[in-house]
Amino acid sequence: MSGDTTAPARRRTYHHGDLRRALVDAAKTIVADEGAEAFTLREAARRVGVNHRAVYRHFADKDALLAALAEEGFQTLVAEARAAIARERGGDARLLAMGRAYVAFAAQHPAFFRVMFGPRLNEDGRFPSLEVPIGEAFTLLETEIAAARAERGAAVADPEQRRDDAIALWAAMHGLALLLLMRRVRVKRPLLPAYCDRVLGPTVRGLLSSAK
Amino acid sequence: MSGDTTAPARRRTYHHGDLRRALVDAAKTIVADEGAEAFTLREAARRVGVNHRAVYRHFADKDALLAALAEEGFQTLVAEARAAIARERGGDARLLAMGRAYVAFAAQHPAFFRVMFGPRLNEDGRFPSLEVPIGEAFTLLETEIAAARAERGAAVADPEQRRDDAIALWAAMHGLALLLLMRRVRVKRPLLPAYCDRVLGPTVRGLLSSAK
DNA sequence: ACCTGAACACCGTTCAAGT
DNA sequence: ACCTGAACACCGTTCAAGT
Repeated sequence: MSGDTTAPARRRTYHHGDLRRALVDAAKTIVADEGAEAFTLREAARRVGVNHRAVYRHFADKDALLAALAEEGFQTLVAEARAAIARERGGDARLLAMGRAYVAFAAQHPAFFRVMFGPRLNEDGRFPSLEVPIGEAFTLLETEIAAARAERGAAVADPEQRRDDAIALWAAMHGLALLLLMRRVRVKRPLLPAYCDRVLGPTVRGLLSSAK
Repeated sequence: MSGDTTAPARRRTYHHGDLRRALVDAAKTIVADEGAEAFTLREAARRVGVNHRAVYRHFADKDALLAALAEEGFQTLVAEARAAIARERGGDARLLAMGRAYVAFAAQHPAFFRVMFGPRLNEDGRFPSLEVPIGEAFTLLETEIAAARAERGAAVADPEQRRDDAIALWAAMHGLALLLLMRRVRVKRPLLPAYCDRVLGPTVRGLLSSAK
């Protein structure tokens, strides 16, 4: 209803003006409300009031729509991790804050998180745009770990060491997130940040103590 | 062909004598050969040469068949972890061996591993038998970590600390396994054990150093 | 007790049109 | 350029039989 007078009957073209956007949003809603399995192309099309075949004008197939979803998810995840880090001073505090943000995202959007990591979405290198936010996240990890180690007066790590360290922390965060989603661990929401610190603490300590 | 003379025409009852077993095996083969998505009830039935409806005589639904699969997977995983541990002396060496075994299992049976952990298989507590091998694995983790810490003269940890420690190591192993399956990390097969040690090293060190 | 057959309500995807 | 409609080959699951 905004701009009703300035651009009156502009929307009459055919349907949405941005069906692509509408489909991604619908897919997000379905996943959030009904779970990852409930998402189908036909249901997404139904929700935006369009023939299911119209989807193919904007996405090559079902996986392409899922990839678009995942891409936005990774962007959000990185943004939240950055924000969490920015609130902290001190290397280890920043690393733990990143872990809390990662796990909190998974806990708040469990089905969405599963879509992002669940299907073998980009194993074959389709959807290269997915790599952008993931690469950013990885660089963020590397940088923060290196900074935390430098803070402790450690020697500068070589690139391979930096990669391995980033993988170590990513693995710990990711594994913890999944164990929580699988309910292998149950933690009440308000206790979650403290729990993350307890569980990720050893890994962070190990990463920084190897700095001797 | 064993026992051909002692029990000649015994198998003529109707079909398999053990259709359940045959279905689980067929499902395993499908998953291993064609991937987790390729598995369908109808395809499994087809492979054992039976009407797809016959499956329902042995499994309540598709998830029940998947659960049977997963259960055997967890049993194998625990057995391999135990065997790997048994070959090592020294607490940290045993923890790292467990990590290598866990990751090696995932690398050798990627699709199987995804079935075991992928669908929200036992979130709701259906299939309680699944909890048996998983519980064993968790106890193994707890025990080995506690032993490694005791070896270093650490005080005995309280139950909550033991649980948190086990989760920390499980998360690290599981996360690493998944990052490898997603090809977020690429490691050539012969280098995998050494890579596991490098990546899980910080977590193991962190767990044991907190023992002060 | 164990298996079959036809049927139902769903999929993703293709082909050939409609505006 | 963008969307529709009918059709195809698949699902999991239910109902009602067959041996």
